[in-house]
Amino acid sequence: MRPLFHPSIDDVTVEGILHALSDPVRVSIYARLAGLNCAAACTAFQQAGDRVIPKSSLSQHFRVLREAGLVRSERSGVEMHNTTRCGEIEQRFPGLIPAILNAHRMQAAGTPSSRPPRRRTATAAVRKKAKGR
Amino acid sequence: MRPLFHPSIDDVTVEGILHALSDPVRVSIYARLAGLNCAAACTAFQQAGDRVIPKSSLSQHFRVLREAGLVRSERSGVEMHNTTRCGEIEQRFPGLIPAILNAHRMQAAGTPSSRPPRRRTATAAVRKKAKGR
DNA sequence: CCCGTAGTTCAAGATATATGAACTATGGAA
DNA sequence: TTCCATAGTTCATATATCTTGAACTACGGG
Repeated sequence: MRPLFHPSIDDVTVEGILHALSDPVRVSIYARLAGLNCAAACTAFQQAGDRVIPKSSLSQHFRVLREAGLVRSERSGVEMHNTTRCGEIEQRFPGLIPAILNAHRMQAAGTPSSRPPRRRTATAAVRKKAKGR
Repeated sequence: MRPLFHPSIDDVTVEGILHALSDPVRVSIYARLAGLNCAAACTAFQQAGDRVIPKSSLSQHFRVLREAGLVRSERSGVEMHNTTRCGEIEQRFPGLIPAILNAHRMQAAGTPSSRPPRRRTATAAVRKKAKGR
């Protein structure tokens, strides 16, 4: 098993962060992790809302978060200790993470459970409709 | 030609915004557009740094920005008037766009021209190397 | 009516993502 | 030590998204 790769904070890019957090599963994992003040195992995030994330997918999501520089994962016995790298990132890109998490909270607050959790925008649906033209 | 689709501000999602701005070409287009206080045609962005963006790609990038709710595009004669929807988005997700643009500026400032404009992170390169193991 | 400019749409190849199945690593029990 | 359970990773492949040349649409002028 390859040792886990963590980029140096200087190699962390805005694009990488935005890409990592542009996935609803990942941003919710990250938000939960940031809310904690301690490490958490991957298994703690197998349940996202109502959906169950397969563990291979979870593993990939953590890899993306890790390689974007957002989280640090260290093995501790049989499980993994995941922690955010908030401090480092706050220093490199002040205000970025708080703004994203805040926006995420606002969006979650404005979605009581009515609209289904769309990925990204209504675009996909629009295009699907448009096909029958 | 289909009329251009612009989502209502209420349908704009954080994920959509982050996804749209997680591409180096798009974020630089958006940053330039936000810096202007007037509309600009797509052609104004054919040159990104040193690279020339094919017009079909440019068109797709604008579509992504548009459908994420970041820009508004209106035909004006033979060309397109593109403007940001900063105001609306600021109201829906206060501080999000400024934080991203600020982070983008900081990153650009810290990259005199030394490191090549990597997409996202060093991940791709890492994986490429790892293949020959 | 024809041409040039600006942009969109289409199609196909390249890339990335999701996930079941197989594998690795660790710790505890027999 | 060997076996087992738990927690993750890696691999393979199906699916989806992205990129871009070529063809097309829309508008304005001559």
